[in-house]
Amino acid sequence: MVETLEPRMAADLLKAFSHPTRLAILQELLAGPKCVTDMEELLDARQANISQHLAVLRYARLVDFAQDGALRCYYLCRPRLVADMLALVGRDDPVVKRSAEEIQADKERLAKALERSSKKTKKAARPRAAAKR
Amino acid sequence: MVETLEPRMAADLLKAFSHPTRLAILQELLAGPKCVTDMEELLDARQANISQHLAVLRYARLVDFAQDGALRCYYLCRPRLVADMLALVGRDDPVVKRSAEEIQADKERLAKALERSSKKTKKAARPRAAAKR
DNA sequence: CTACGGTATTCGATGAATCGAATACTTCCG
DNA sequence: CGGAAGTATTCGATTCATCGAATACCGTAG
Repeated sequence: MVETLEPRMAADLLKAFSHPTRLAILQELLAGPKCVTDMEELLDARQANISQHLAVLRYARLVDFAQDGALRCYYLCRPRLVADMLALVGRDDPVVKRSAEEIQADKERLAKALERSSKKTKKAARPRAAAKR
Repeated sequence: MVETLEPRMAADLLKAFSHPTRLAILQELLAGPKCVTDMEELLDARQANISQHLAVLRYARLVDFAQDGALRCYYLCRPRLVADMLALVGRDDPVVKRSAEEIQADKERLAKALERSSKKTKKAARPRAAAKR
């Protein structure tokens, strides 16, 4: 089962991704390491702002840097994660539209499965949402 | 090339995911359609709040509902996207740590590749960040 | 029609995110 | 040492997100 998702941490990670400038930064870094001034030209944003976003990404452990003399070369420290995330949000999945009947069938399937797997688990079952029409 | 990412839209999509309660809702819906009161028990949140989060998810085209009498059965309208996203934020990728030398080598590789592919593209090349030590 | 269960929306308060401006810090060079 | 280039941090203002409370809405049962 996939029960192990910790919503707090996962949401924090996602928040780090959830900004246009940060996405653009990650996309640039996917091509290779860059320093802040490089990005300043590629994206149009002020240096301070980029540094701020990099701080967020660093805190989320998405990027890290290596000091190279006076400048800092940033790179992705979880490149697979970033690549997969960018691919995921870039692709467009078909949107499914389901009828009330399909949903109903689904709910019943689910209800049955739950009841089957509940050998005295937790509280009593709560009967709800019976089929109508 | 993966040049086609629209950061604004992608960030909006990610923002819809970026909340613990919404992640929990999506996780629940992955198991099957549910109505608001079902969720009210599963997550601990007030009804109004869940409705608010559902509105966000609806706006992001992540969920939709089918009216079933007095109640609304919510379901994922892009189940693959949601499943992949939850899997992605759930898994933990190894964090890579790179030395200054590796980064430097990478930058040079990239610089060379860029220069090779730029047949008079854009502005003049700007020499930057030469190797030191 | 009225009442009620289930759900949505509006409102106001509080806290978080974002940005530019200013400034501090660090490393190299002369 | 002093200055410059590159980058980070702090600050204050503004916008955005989130939540509970209250209330509106809607479909069904009486």
